Amino acid sequence: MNLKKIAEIQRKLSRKIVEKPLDISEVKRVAAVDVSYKGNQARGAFVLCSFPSCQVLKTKVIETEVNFPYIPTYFFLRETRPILLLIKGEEFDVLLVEGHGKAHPRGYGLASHIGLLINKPTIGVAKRPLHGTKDFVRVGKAYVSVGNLIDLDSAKKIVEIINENGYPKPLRIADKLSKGAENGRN
DNA sequence: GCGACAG
DNA sequence: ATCTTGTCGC
Repeated sequence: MNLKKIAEIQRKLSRKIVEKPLDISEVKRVAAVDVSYKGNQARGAFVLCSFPSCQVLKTKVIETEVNFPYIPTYFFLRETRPILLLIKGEEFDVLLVEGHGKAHPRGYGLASHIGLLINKPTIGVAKRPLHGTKDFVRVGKAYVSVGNLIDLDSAKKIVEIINENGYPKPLRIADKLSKGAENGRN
């Protein structure tokens, strides 16, 4: 599988993304996922929070192997599987994904892909922007973009509400857990 | 002299 | 992301 074909697939799938306002008042549970690595060993963390109160309702950690390397703008090839395994059977109204959504050279980042696969609202949240991208909004230190079934304004509002010290609280906790912490406070 | 763009 | 040294930038 060469990257040229993958790029074309991304452009094609990006047209299937549904960008529309999300009624915030209907959002009760927000989930977040993050994955860290030790070579090809991936450790993923899932965090479920109430909304808008943002209290942790559940956390989960899984481990699995990844087969694809990290390549900028093709990140979804590496992290899609760990995330799907992580959210399998879980319930939530919106999912925050560590990585970009529409803020991507071909308008199709990891958050877009996950959102399309699970057909649920997703928001891309990253620490740094991809070169030349503009479809994001800054909330604290985070670069927020549309994943699927949401628009940028709705995504911005949600992230602002669960923001904590410049980054979404659920994602911060997921990040710690994926890196081996016994709980979200370490 | 080494310095790429999500993670 | 992870590792790791120096601390800063073309």
